[in-house]
Amino acid sequence: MELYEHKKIEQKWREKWETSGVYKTTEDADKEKFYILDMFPYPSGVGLHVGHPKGYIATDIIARYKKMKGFNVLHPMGWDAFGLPAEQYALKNKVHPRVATQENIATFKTQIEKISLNYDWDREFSTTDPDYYKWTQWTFLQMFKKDLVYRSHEPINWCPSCKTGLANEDLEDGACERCGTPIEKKKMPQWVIKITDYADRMLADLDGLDWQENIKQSQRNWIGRSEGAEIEFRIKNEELKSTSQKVILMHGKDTDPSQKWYPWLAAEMQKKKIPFVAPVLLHADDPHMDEWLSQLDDTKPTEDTILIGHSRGGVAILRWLEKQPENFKVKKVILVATNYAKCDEKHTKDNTHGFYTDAGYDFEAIKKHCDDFVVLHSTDDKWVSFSHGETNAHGLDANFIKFNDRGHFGSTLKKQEIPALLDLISGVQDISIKVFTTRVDTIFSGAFVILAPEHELVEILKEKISNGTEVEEYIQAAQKKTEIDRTAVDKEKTGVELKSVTVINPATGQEIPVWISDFVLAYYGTGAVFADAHDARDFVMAKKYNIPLTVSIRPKSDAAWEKVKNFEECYEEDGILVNSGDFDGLTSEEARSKITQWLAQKDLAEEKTSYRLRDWVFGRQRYWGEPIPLIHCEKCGVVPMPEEELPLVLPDVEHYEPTDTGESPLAGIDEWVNTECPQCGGSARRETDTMPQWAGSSWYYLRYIDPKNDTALVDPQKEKYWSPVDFYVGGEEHATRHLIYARFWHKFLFDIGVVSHDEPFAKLQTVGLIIAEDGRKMSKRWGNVINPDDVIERFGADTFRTYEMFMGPFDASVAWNTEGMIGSRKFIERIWKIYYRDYVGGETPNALKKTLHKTINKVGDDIEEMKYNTAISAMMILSNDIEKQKSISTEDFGAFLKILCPFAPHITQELWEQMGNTSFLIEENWPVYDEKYLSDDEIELVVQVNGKVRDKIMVAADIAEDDAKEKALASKKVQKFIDGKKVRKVIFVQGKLVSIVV
RNA sequence: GCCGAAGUGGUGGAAUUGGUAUACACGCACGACUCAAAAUCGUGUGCUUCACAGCAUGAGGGUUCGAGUCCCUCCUUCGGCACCA
Repeated sequence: MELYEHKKIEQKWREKWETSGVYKTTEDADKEKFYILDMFPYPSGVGLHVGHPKGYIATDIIARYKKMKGFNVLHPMGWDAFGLPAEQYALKNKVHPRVATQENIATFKTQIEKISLNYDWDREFSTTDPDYYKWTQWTFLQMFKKDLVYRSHEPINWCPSCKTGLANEDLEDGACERCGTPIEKKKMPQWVIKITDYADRMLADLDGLDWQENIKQSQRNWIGRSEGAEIEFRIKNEELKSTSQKVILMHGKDTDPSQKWYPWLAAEMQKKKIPFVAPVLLHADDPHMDEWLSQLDDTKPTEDTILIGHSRGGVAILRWLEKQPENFKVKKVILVATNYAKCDEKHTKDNTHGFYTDAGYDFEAIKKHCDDFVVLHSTDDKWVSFSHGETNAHGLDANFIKFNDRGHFGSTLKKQEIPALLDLISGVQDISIKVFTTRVDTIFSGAFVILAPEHELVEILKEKISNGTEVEEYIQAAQKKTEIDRTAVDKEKTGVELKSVTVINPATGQEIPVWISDFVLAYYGTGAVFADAHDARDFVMAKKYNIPLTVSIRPKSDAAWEKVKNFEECYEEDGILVNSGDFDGLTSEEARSKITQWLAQKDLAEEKTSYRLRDWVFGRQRYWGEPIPLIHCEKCGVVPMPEEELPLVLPDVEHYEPTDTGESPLAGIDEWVNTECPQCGGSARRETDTMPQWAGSSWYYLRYIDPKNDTALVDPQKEKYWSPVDFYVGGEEHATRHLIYARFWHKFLFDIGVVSHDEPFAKLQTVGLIIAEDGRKMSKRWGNVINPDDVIERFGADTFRTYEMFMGPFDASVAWNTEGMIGSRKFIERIWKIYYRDYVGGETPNALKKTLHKTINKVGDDIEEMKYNTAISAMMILSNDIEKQKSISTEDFGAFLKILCPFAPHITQELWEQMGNTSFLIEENWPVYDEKYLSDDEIELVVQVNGKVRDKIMVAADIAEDDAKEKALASKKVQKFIDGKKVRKVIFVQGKLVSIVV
C-alpha cells in the first residue's frame, strides 16, 4: 500500500491548480452568479494564527461547492493596509510603512496559499495602491460636492498617545480603542462626513437583510434612534424681545449677496423668521463709496437693526456710521474680515473711491451710534491683515472673535464654520431653550430645565445671569473632566442654577428655573432637557438641590402611587396622566401624541427623531493614509482637487513621525503642501490630514468586480451582474464600525448612481473565534499562538481544513485542541486506505448505497447552511460504513470524493487521478442523489407508554395506523406496563412512534 | 439599567424544529497484533443499581400522550448600548 504523504500530494496539486488557472473567475452570461467574500485582512507583522483562516476555509468550501453546482463564482482576496497599526509597526521597527506593508502582505499571502484557497489572485489589490485609493479619494470628492463633508469646529476626540483625532467609533469606554489611552477633547477644525444623514435609511434597511440578529442589533444600538419631540421653553425676559428688529447684510468687493456666506445665513434667518435685507451693491467690481452709502440709507436702519458687513461692506458700514446724526443708534454691528485702511500691497493701486483715508476711522464718532460691536477676523486672511481686525476691535471696544483658518471667509464656508455668527444673530430673536424628549407625557410636571455646560445659550445669557462666577467655575470644572468621568453612570449629580434666568413651561405656563449640569450631553438631542419627577436622574438632582417637583404620571398599582405621590419613589414607567389639565386620564402613549399635537399648534413643539450616531470625523493627523484631496486657497477658500488629477499620491518621505501640534506630518513637506489653486491659480496649500483606516475598506468589495478599471470605480454592467455580495463572512468585531461605514458608503454610491443596489451585503455570517488551548485569546503576549504553517507541515492542509470546520458550529468560538486534530487526520487517512485496500471497484451493497445518497443530500444542504461540522460527521459515518462493508463501486467512490473535495481538495484530487481521471474535481458536477435511496423500507417504530420508551419494533415504513397500534399493544414489553390499566388513548405518528396513554 | 445570543457526558459538540437525548470526534478503559512500544484494528464508555428499574439537557414551575426544543420566574456566561433625556 502506498503511503499517504500529504506534503508531496498537496504541493503537487497546488502547483497544478495555479498554473492551470482553474481558480480564475468565469463570467459566462448564461450562468447564475455567486459572489462570496471574506472580510479582507489587515496584514500585520506577526503573520496569521490558526484562527484567521477559519472564515477563509469556509468561504473556500462554499465557493468550490457553488462552482461544482454550475455558478460563476467570484471569490477574491485583497489587503486592507492603510492606517495606524501598520504605521506604528513601521515606527517601532524603523521600516517605512510602505515597505512593512509589502513585507506583511507577502507573509500573509504565503501562509494563505499553503491552505489552497481558491482565490482569483488576478483581482488582488491593496487599499494602499494609488490605482485603488484614487477611487476612495474620488468618492470623497463626490461627497464633498454633495455637501456631505463639512468642517467642524467642535472639540474632537484626541488620543495623546497616537497623536491623532479619532471618530466616535474608534473609542472604547472613553479610551482609544488601539492603545487604551483615555482620550482628550481637543479643539481643532476637522473634516467630518455627515453619516447621520443616512441614519434612518441604515436603520430601516436592516430589516431586509439576511444577517444574524445580533449584528443587526449592534447596528441598531449604534445608530440609536429615539422618537420624541422638540419642545420650546421660552425665556422669561422681556428685554431680549424685539419686534421691529432687522438684519442688513452688506457684501464686499467683487461679489454679491448670493455668494460668500450669505446663502446659508439668509436661509438660517428665514428659518428663524428674522427679517433681513441684503442689497445688491452697485459696481461691485469697482465700488464707489457714495453709491454704497446711499444704498445703505435706502435700507432704513433703525435702533433695532443689526448691521453685518463683509470685507469692504464692513468699511461701508463704518463710513456710514461716521456720518450719522448725533442721537442715532443701531442695535449691533458685526464686521467680518473688515479692513482698517487699505488692503495689502496688491491693492494700493486700487481706486478706493472714498473707502479709505490715511487716518483710518473716526472711532469715537462711530461708537456713539452703537454699543455693541463684534469683529470677526481670521489670522490667515491674506487680504486683510490681522492688525486691521485688531485695530478695528480695539478702536470700537468690540467683542473680538479670532479664527485661525477661515481665510477671507470665502465662498465655500459653511454655516457650521461660523457658529459664532449664528449665536450673535440669534440674540435678536425671542430666546428660547429647545429640549428633546421622548416623554412628552410628563411635560406638565416639567419642573426645571437643564442645559449642558457647553450649551451655546449659556454664553448668550451670560449678562443676564446673576451668579456668573459660580456658573463659570462649574463650566471650567466640567471641561477639565475626562470623557470617562463625564459619562460614568453612577456619578453623583451636580449642577448650578442660572440665577435670574427663568423659562416658561409651555404646557403649564409656569415660570421654572434653569440649571446647568454635566450629565446633560451637549452632543445629544439639543444639549438641553426638561427635568421632572419621572426620571431618576432629575429626581435625584431635584432632591439634592431642593427643587420643587410635581408628579404627572400615575402608576397602575395604588401602593406604588402612594409612594410616587409622596416623592418616596421615582416612577419612570408609562402610566395614567394626572395633574395634566385636559389630558388627565389618558395613558402615557395616548398623551404623547396628543400633547405634542397640542403644543405644535401653538408652535411650541414639533415631532423629532434623535440619533446616537454621530458624524464621522474623517481626518487623521498621521502619515499612513489616503491624502484628502482638498486645497486651501487664500482667496477661494477650500477648493476640491480636479478629479482628472487623481490620485493624489501620498508623498514618499523618510520622516513621517506624528507631531504633537495636532498637525499631520504631511504639513512639514513644503514641496508637497504648496500648490496652486485649481480655481484662481493663486498660491494655495493642500489639506494635510489623511483619511481614517476605515475609508479604504468601505467599498473594496466593489473593486474586485472590476479591479483594473482606470476610468470608473466599477463598470456599471459588471456591477449590475455581480452585485450585491451574496455571502459575506468575517469577524463579529466589525459589527459596528466596518459595517456601518461600508453600508453608508454604499448607499452614497447608490444615490449618485454608481451602484445598482442600496445595500452591499445580502447575507452576512460571522466567524467564531478560535481561542488558544489555555482558554485565552491567541496572542504573542501569552505565548499561546499556533501558526497554521506548523500545523500544515505536520498534518497537511486537508486535515487542517477539515479540523477547523469540524471543531464546532461555524459561528461559535471554540478552543484549539491539537489532540483533537488526530480525529480529522484519521478520517483523511481512512479515505486513502479505502482506496489502497482495494475496497473500490466492486459492487456497492444496498445499505451502503443508502448511506451514500443520504450523505450526498446532507452535505449539500449543510454547506448551504454553513453547518460544516455535521457535514463532516456525515462523511465520517459514510467512510466508517465503507470500511465495514469493504466494497464500493468506482462510480460511488467518485461521488464520495466529489462531496469531500470542497473540504479536502488535495487528497480527493489525488485519488481521483489515481482512479484514472484527468479532470479537476472542482470542475466536475456536484453529484445528484437518488430519492429512492433516501427512504428505508423498514423502520424502527418506537412504542411509548405514558411518554416513556418501552419498546422498539421493526415494521414496514408505510405501515398503516391500525396495524401499528395493534402491533404496539401486542408487544410483550409494553404489555408489562399496561397490564391491569385502562388504555385511554393511542397516538400514532407516521414513521416515528406509537404512544399509549394509560 | 436596556437589547441580543447562549447554557446538553471527562472534552469539542449532535438532535430532521414538539416525537428514541448524548450522532460524529477527542479522551479514557479493556482486548487483538507485537519481544516491547508506537501505529492500526476491535469492544465498551451519562449517572445510580448485581439486576428490575429509576434519574439526567443551568435552577424551579407550567402546557402536552410526549419538552433540550413552547410559555412563566430566576441564575450564570458572552456580545452590543448606556447619565442618550
